[in-house]
Amino acid sequence: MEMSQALAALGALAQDTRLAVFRFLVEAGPEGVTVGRIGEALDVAPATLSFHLKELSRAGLIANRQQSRFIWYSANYETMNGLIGYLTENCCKGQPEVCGIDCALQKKPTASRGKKVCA
Amino acid sequence: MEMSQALAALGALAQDTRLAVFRFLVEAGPEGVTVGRIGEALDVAPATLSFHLKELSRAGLIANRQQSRFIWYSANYETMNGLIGYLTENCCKGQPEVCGIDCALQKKPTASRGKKVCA
DNA sequence: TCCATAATTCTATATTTATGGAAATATAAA
DNA sequence: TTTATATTTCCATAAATATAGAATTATGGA
Repeated sequence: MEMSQALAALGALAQDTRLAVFRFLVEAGPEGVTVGRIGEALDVAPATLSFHLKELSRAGLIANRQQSRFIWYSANYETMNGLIGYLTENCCKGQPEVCGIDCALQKKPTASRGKKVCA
Repeated sequence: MEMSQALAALGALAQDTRLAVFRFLVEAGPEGVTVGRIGEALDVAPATLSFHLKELSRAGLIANRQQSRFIWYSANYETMNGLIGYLTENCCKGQPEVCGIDCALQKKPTASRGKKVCA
């Protein structure tokens, strides 16, 4: 992941409504949830929710598909994993003896950087 | 991790200078780096760097210790892992068959929530 | 076609955040 | 004690972001 995308993702998640929406979608699974149901579940006004969904989309953290009158939003797990990899990249210089066993998995230039948490 | 702390951490990381500082410290390891060396390495003015270090500290993402005239800042790996766990919590309802094998490790109420990436 | 519903865009206002020069504080060496 | 270095705080300005009412677009049912 590039810094600009990581920044966009972090900025998108650094807001209470958006963080709640993202976690709600992460938990909901690949099928996703309609805008109406999200707003209902989290008690957010339509215009406000739309604004935040747009922000999460722009950051690549969520995706959507239209089905009839409804728009289903779902989490983009690939971006989530990319962000985690970006944050932990080269952790402790990849010296597991320094900071813990899992660090060995965090070295930089592997095929897909960082640890994969969820496909 | 509580939402308020996750929000603070995400907000702290959602800024280019701070993200660069944090990653620099993650890579530097537990010993840390002095303010002067950070500013030099990343080319940030003292007042600006101080402002950002304060922000990262407030979020619990970094810690510091004073040694003589120097202040050494280091990454707080526990907060980093806590944040990752918070983001991936209950991923896909913990159904690995839905989104990938590692999801099984992301169920909610374990002793220390989420996956530990680096101690 | 007409109407109801789903969702987004527009707009104005309020709030938060970033920047860096100048001044202040703190530690240590001369 | 004087001086130099390390870091922070203060301050004003500039820029980005959040909120929600009202208007708009789009889809499907009557």
